[in-house]
Amino acid sequence: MEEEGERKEIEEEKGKGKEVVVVMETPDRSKNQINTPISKFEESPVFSFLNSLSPIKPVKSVHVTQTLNALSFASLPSVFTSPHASSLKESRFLRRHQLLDPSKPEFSSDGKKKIDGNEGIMQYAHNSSEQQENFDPENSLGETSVEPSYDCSQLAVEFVQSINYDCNSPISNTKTSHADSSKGLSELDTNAGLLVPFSQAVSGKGLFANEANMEGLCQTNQSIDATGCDWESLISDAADLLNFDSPKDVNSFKKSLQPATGFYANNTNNMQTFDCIEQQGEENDIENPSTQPGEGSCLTVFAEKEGTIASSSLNNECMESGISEKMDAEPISSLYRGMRRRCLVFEMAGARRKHLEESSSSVSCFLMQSDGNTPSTDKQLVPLRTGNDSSRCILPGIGLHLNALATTPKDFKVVKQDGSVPGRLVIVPSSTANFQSVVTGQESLNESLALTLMETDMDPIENGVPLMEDANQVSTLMVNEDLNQISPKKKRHRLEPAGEPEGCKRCNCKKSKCLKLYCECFAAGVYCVEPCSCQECFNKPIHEETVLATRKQIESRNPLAFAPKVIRSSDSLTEDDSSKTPASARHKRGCNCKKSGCLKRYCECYQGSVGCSINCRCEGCKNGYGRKDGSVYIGTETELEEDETDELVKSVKDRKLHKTAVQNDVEQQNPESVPPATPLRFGRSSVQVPFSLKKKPPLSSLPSIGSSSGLYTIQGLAKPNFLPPQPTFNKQFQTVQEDELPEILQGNGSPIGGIKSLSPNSKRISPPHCDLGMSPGRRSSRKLILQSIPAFPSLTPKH
DNA sequence: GAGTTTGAAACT
DNA sequence: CAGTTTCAAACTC
Repeated sequence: MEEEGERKEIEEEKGKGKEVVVVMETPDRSKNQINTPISKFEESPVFSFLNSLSPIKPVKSVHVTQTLNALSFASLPSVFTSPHASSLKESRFLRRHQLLDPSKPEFSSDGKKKIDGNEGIMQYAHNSSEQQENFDPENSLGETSVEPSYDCSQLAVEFVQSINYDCNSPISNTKTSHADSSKGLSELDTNAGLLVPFSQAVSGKGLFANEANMEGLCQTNQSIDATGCDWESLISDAADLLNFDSPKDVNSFKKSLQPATGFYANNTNNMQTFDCIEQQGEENDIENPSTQPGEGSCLTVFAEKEGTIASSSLNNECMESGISEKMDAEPISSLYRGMRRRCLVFEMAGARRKHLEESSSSVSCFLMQSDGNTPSTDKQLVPLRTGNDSSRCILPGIGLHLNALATTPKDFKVVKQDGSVPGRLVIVPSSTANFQSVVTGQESLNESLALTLMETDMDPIENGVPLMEDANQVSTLMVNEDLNQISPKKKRHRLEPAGEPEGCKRCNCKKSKCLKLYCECFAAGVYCVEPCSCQECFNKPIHEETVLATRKQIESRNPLAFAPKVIRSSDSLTEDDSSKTPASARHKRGCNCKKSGCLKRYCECYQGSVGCSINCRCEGCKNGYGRKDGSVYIGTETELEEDETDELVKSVKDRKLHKTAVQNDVEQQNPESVPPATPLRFGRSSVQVPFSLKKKPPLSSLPSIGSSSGLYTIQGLAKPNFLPPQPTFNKQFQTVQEDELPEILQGNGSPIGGIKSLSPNSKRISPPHCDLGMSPGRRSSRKLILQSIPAFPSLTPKH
């Protein structure tokens, strides 16, 4: 079906001529994706010329199915089932499959799958533009061990050949020679804009190391110009989509990355990578013990580019070859793209899925980022920690909070769903069980997703498929995406929380063997990597069983142990609230600070860039993100005035509450929030205004916990230093988090949550919230989602 | 980089 | 559930 649709579009485009512009707005994302690249391509003179020569042929549809089978992609998780999402996914898969299609001799070298140049390019380009690139810091830098990229050359050659062959494809058709093709591609990229700039930015050299195999092409063919690099970029984009199943891939990655070692290039947009736990990884690890610990681990990281989700459906193998090749040539780019992350896979024992799942999982893994707001500006190179971190650190921006991050992704994965299997891995952090249960709600979710997609124009994948890393993220997505608005680009940046990318976690455990929650890596659900300074570490793929067993044990004690600590709420104030905080979040359990005043990272709330809530038992709370009492702490100065501020805040909150009365229901309700409202403005002006205006969450972005941080978006956030707290009121915020599921259970039922909602339970969303809460900027799409989503009360009030 | 502080996690 | 201990991150110097 999709293919047909694509064909039609393509044909139409042809008929229209070069100018066919893909309509971003089109509800159907898949089409857009496909079309877009094409259209861009068409615009190029070369294309036009070619076009005149021969009609463009639509991509082959037939192969797809077979390929799929061959590839054994797992059916998309129900989660993704949403029409849009599914469509996209499928389309992508298909395409990839085609590329992979074993039938083609050209590609098969080593039995590896190869990508069809044409399609691959198209997709990649497209993807690249839309999607964020995945970055696997881990793989990239982390390990020294490198596998020879022997394949690279071959791949490159093959790839080139393939390209030639593919000339039939619309794009390729036009071009006869590699060089030509490369140019065309380059043009496309350029058109796409995203990729090229990015790539360039990344490598001053102009190399774009996209993950893709393409790299080899460039190298291989001297004839290829720098533009060729673009090619690569395109490919790389595709690569991003791909998941690496095998550890080898990872290794290759690393190698390639190593050169780059100093930094990751961020996608132009802030890429945030999420670590997703992939079953695949596990498999790989298992299968290939040789793989080094950590690397092999299953995680696939998806870096999202600006909001777009990259699907990683491709087979790892392909990626490997491509990557390895690229790596050599272009380390950096590769980083972005398909990076894998080592995430611990907390699978249930036994249940491992293979490619199918992987593919699916990969998809699911995507997060959506929402930052629409975030300035995408950047194509920045992000300095990564050199090498080592890479493996983990995916995104520079994300917060630390491990749990959050790590967990989040997991959560989402869960969604992936296969839900059927209880054991699935799922990354779902602790609450996996919950999530699973939730899965059932997928349909609803899907729908919701679809809606959102429609509205937002988001990539289906992003929206639906990918899951949010954390609830937080999810929530964020929801919220933020709105923000994104329909921007054609859709790129989203993630912010890096100030400090570290979420992905990157390093520990320094000495006695815990990295098997306790003390260990950030373990807590985050990732394996320890080179950057870690831990001693006697058992948190490595080699000790997978031990890790899983320990994890289970811990979860048995506390099901939420691995759940994100910070729950994001979409809180929002009422509409006008635009001013208010964008998204707020709360720490699941609350902190217990006594001396730090919740002004240092000792405080989990602060660390998570969230305000303290009722759940907190802290003393002398001065949390800049929001004090326990609900007031915002404005700075030391304000401390004196706390009372006043608090009052103001409260009043504001109240206001919000009124507006969002509904939300309240959902929310756990904090007594505080309840109080009658006072004029928002009042409060705002006085206090938080800054935030509100900005709408950004205070810091959420930060490192904190993961997901949230990423979500938050805001690049700017960076730091925790405070930030003005948002006006948000804890209570008011509604959060949707998975983590809290248990707590959340209250939740309403609506499953909608869409992705996020992995489980209906998990997410808390207050309906009103969504609606009202969204800052004006955000808007509709998200709102819809939110509405659909069951509201959860924000954290359960603790007393 | 070593030492101290801090608060979560783990244990009792 | 409360109190204590252990632990490692965060912080300071």
